[in-house]
Amino acid sequence: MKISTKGRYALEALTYMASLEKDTPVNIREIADQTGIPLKYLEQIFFRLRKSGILVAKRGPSGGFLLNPALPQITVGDVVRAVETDIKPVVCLKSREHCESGIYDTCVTRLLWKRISDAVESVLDGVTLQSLGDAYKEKKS
Amino acid sequence: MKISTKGRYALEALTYMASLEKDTPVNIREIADQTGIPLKYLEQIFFRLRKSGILVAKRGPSGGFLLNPALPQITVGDVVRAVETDIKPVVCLKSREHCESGIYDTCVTRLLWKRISDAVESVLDGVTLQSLGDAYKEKKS
DNA sequence: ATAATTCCTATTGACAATATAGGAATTAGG
DNA sequence: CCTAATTCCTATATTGTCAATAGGAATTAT
Ligand code: FES
Ligand code: FES
Repeated sequence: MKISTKGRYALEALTYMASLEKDTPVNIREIADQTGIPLKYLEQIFFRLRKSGILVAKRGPSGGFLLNPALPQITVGDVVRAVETDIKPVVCLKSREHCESGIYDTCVTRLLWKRISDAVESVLDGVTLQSLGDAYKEKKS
Repeated sequence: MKISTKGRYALEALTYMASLEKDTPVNIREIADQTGIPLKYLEQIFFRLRKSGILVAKRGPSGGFLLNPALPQITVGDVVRAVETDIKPVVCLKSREHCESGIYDTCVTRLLWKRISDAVESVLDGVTLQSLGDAYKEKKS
């Protein structure tokens, strides 16, 4: 079981942003520098985050990214689902069609993976970016 | 997040074995045939399972593998830990030394990964092989 | 002896994750 | 306008891990 760097990077970057509590756009280069995430890779990640509505972008000089103010409570689950390609630990959980082994109906392990998946998502959905940002600010001070 | 085939295969194979409730060795080729798992790959997996004490092997003609009778309650967690290289979703959870980014002490996301990891292991440790085997037998009949 | 089995390691192959690259589109400010 | 700063978007290269194959050694029942 691995959490991909996409998910980790996204969360670290957004945590940093949340800790700033700014209402003006934050330059992505600053974020990359502060977090050590490769700039061009972070661009791709932010691209997805914007498409999914978590971030709002402003282009041009003094532009940057902003946590979408219309979403007062962004959860870690929102973020991870936006950037991770598959959040489900086994493909069979996506749908019956995704099961490659043709034993879907008699499969006894799928239920187990489902329980694991639910447990993970329940943690993810229970933590907000704001709380992470606050904790970050606290530690820095 | 992905569960590797090692973990899945191990569980499917052992579930099949548990459903047989035999006290004589089961031929690994039979298991490979019944489950569709590549034989030589399954050998590697069983090798690990034996080294970790979950399986007992008997070599030579009419040999095979047997669920270790000295372990009355094998859990799914035991199995997955035996075959999976890293069960922790991020390396930082293994130990402070494993964190590559030198921000261990101020890292606020690690706690989140820890909660996820705990949630997963709690599910894994709560399901026994026996229960899976019983369910399998039930479905087959 | 022989054949059937597990034992163990090495190597290859396939694929996804990671990262880099390059230019297009947009916009603030002079 | 013009320029520079920024995000936007896609394509490509690189890397690394997982999955699978291979081959022979050790063991043992008959
Ligand atoms: S193998 Fe697909 S549902 Fe179990
Ligand atoms: S990055 Fe290693 S502890 Fe958070």
